[in-house]
Amino acid sequence: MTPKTKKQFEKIRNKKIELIKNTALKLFADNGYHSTSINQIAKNANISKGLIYNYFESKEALLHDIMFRGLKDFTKALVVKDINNIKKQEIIDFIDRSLNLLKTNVDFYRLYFSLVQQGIIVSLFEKEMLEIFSEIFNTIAMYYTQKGEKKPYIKTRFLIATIDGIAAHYLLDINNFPINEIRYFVIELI
Amino acid sequence: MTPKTKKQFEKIRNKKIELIKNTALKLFADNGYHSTSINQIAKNANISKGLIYNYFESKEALLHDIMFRGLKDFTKALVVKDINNIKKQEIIDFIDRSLNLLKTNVDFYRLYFSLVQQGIIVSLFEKEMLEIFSEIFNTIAMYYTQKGEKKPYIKTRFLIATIDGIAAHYLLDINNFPINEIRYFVIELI
Amino acid sequence: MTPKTKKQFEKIRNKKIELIKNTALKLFADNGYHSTSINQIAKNANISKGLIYNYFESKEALLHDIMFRGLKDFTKALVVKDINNIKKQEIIDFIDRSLNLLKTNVDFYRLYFSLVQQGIIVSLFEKEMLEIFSEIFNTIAMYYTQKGEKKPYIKTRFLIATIDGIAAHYLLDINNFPINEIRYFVIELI
Amino acid sequence: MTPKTKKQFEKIRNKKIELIKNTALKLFADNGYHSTSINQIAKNANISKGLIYNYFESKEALLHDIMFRGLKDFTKALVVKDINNIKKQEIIDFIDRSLNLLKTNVDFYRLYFSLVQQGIIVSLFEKEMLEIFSEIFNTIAMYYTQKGEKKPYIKTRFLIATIDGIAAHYLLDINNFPINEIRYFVIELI
DNA sequence: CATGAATGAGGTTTCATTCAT
DNA sequence: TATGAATGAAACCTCATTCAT
Repeated sequence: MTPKTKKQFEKIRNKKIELIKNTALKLFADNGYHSTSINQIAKNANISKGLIYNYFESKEALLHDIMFRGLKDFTKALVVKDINNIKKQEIIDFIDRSLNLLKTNVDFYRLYFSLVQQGIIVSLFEKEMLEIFSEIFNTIAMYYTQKGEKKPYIKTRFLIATIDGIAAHYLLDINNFPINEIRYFVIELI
Repeated sequence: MTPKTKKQFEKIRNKKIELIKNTALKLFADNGYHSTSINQIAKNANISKGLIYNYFESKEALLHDIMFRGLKDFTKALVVKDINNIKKQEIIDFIDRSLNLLKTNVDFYRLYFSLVQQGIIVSLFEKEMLEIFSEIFNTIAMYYTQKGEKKPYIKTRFLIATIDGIAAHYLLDINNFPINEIRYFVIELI
Repeated sequence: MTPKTKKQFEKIRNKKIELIKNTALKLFADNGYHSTSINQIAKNANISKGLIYNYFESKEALLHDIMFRGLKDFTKALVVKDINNIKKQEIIDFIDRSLNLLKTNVDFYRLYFSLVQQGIIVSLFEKEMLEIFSEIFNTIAMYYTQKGEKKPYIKTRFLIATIDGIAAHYLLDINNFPINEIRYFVIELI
Repeated sequence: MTPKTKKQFEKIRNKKIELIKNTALKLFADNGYHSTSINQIAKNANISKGLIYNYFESKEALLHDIMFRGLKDFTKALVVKDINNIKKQEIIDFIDRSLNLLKTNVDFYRLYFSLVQQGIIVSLFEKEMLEIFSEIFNTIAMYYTQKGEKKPYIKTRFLIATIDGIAAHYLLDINNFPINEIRYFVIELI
């Protein structure tokens, strides 16, 4: 006879929010954001259409929340102890953490790349994206500078583009792409 | 009052087909395939919706034709005289032709990359894509083999992924991306 | 730890009912009946959606109760001591009480007028409306008859329409409408 | 084999636009704007939902067009030859034209009054409404001034409120409301 | 060859109402 | 008494496609 406690409600809420996000992520990644309907998400999650709108203001807000969670993880990939003395191993660790995130969040990164190419990511996360990537970019460029690289900024752009290319190809052919062996070629660039 | 000859008719046809394809390509690249309506294409091309359906069976068929044209160009990028003795310069030429195509067909490649990530390209061109890319892939792998590279297939995958990464980043930041300087880093991989 | 008495329970009930009605009235008046959701009412009243349904069968029932309360007040506006000898002052008092109700129940009358024009009032209160207004109408017509007015029924319709028009205009421009000065013009009609 | 001419298309367009507007006006007036769905309009007009959106950007745009047409008619109701010497007959003519418009455009004015009370009209036609009514208001006030009325602005407000009240009551009871006889009471106010 | 009116399935979103606790 | 998660019908709107001319 007593009403549900706040904690009980919160538990239900969080569970459902996760369910919706995960279901949507899978479908967005598989079929594309625009080709996935709210109806499909609801059916795959075994809930009603309306419930999705209890937890997310709109389809775009749902996408936003999904992407935000994934991007937050990525910000922790590059860790540098002394900015004035960046170690090679720290950059290698960044690469390895990135590849690890990639391997363990395949759906997220498939969605990510498809959104980037459509310009959707930028429109959703203009500020956040700039912050995350400019920090990573600047740190790597600084590393190359410290190492005596002649064109550190260009080399940095090259490195990041290369990593992205590898990630994209991995996602297109997960079972066959020799990502672990290709890693060595990337390490050589550092 | 003389009736138009068959040739004249065909000329008109081809002109309109080109107009439609070019207009659609621009819009698809700018706004995404799903977010571009037939109506928008018609309005931008200053023709009627119906006319598009005179020349193309469906929106997807239009996309198919646009992509096919672009892909055909790409098949000519890699030219090898003697398959048993591939010259370094021939691979360099391939890179340069690819980058050139990229720079002169920005809209096409923007569309291409956005479709690839959504799995649309594969569903449209399963066979063609395989043919084109397996030929390029095999030729480069053969080059690396001839050069004595230990893991020619993996190195090939690495090279192609790198080029794709560079292309993708170039398209995201055309005005600032230092593609000509980055080219040197790619050449070094050959 | 003593259980609440019945009276206490009823007090809580009535308090909540008033809270819901008042909140709903404000929102209905401000944004329209159809544009106000149960959710909004709940949030504005700091209660849950479910509670509203504890006290009111439906959104329409809630509207009904709100309107009924307001209409009941209005029935007491016209008081006549001797139906065979209606005093001018009694009609003036009716006007003044009406204007007073209007000024002190702005939200109610705004809602009332918006519902009347949409035919909603009639469908909710067919019988009640007829009773209330036919009594007022007949009394005023009788006053005009006693006064020797040639067309008492038409004059009555004219008077009531005029009052309604003034009320409506007052509600549309509460701060500027010179209702006290316009009152004199109305009194002249009696 | 020849395509339809522009004129033919325009004829079809205009016919359908009228059909849609008239159907919508009837339904909006009968059931209220919010309670009338695009679906209902389509069914009543024997056309598809989609067609409505060929001609009107949104439901609100449809409403806007309907109201605009009706308001335009009203602007011609008050005609004054010499602003410095307004004739009583000119004001009477205004009243008569207004009542005439009312009688011949019952649906429009029913909709109009219901929208006014919900504040919708103002949000759609802020500027237009102000122009139309301030001109009428000022002209009548000027007439009363010329006539030596002590409080011309208040009297004007009274007159207009009265007319509106009469219009509203007429619309609520078209068959019985003695509008022609009540007209005389209005004329007396001039 | 060319037009744009017309359709209708399906998309996103809203919301009154129910119900387990 | 009180909560808010959950539902699903129905709202507005989009758009690929068809078709009469």
